[in-house]
Amino acid sequence: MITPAQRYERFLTDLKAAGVRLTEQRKVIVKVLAEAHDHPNADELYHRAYVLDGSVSLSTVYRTLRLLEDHGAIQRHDFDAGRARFENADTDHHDHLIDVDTGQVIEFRSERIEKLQAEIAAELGFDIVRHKLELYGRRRG
Amino acid sequence: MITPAQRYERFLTDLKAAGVRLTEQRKVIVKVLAEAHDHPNADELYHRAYVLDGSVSLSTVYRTLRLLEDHGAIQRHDFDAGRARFENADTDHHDHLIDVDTGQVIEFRSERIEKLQAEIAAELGFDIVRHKLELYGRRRG
DNA sequence: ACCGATTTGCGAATGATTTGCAATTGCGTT
DNA sequence: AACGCAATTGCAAATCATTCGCAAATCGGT
Ligand SMILES: [Mn+2]
Ligand SMILES: [Mn+2]
Ligand SMILES: [Zn+2]
Ligand SMILES: [Zn+2]
Repeated sequence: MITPAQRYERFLTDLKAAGVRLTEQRKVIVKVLAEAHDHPNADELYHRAYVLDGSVSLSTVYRTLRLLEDHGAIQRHDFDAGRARFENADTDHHDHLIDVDTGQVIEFRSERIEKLQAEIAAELGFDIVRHKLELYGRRRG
Repeated sequence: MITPAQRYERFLTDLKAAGVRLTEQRKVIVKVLAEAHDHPNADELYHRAYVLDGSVSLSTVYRTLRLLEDHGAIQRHDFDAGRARFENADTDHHDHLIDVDTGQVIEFRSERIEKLQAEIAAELGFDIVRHKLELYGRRRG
């Protein structure tokens, strides 16, 4: 079980190893990402970071998100078109179930589905590079 | 095997039945959608419609797309973030495999994957309202 | 502490989509 | 077939998320 603090340290270590300059703003944004348990968008990340350090701007949040994505440190999602959502990429691959009533995002992983996807692609003569599986559902009740 | 002409007629019939005013522009846009074999975006639809009738504007294309989507006549996809793509909704449900090198969109359907998704949602206490499955792959060779 | 390359905040630019408004048009009614 | 008015249109301006230009600030190796 990795803690947010450990995740934060790993973020910084990896970035430093990659020769990325560790500015105050980047450290704050990375900390916010390391502590996020949800799938925040750029604006939400900006607000959380701004509380910790008023010198963070929305532009830098966007630039840092792009940087981290390019380094494979975070992953970008487009659940609802219009606003991208982010999460750190150090966890195992998983897909998402979105509660259409509350917007809550639930993570899951199915080996069978992962395998089936590869089989389908193979039948069509393709190798999967990446995939997107999102279930939009309503709580039973 | 439904023909584009038949699809076009059905579009018009359904819209008329729903009390939608059949303007020249809407008829042209609907015709273009009925004849599309790919997954065009708003701008592509606009150009194809404009050739048939120079009185069609991009605004009306957008307004008509929204109208048709609200009526369940077409479906919107967000393969690449930024530009929505559309296809008529009278065909059976299917998912998409996108060739990352060419952008080509290949349709497929897997009963097993459809069923697995429902099972996973059920395990989590949900009923699926809709889902999005996109495979991004590279041709084997 | 120094210094140059990198990064930042700001505001302006972007690109897709939406919207306000005056002019046009579909279509039910004479 | 002409009438009348609410719905629809084209155009330009507005939106919204994201990117970009640039001068000022800062990181990090020396
Ligand atoms: Mn997740
Ligand atoms: Mn399709
Ligand atoms: Zn998956
Ligand atoms: Zn499906």
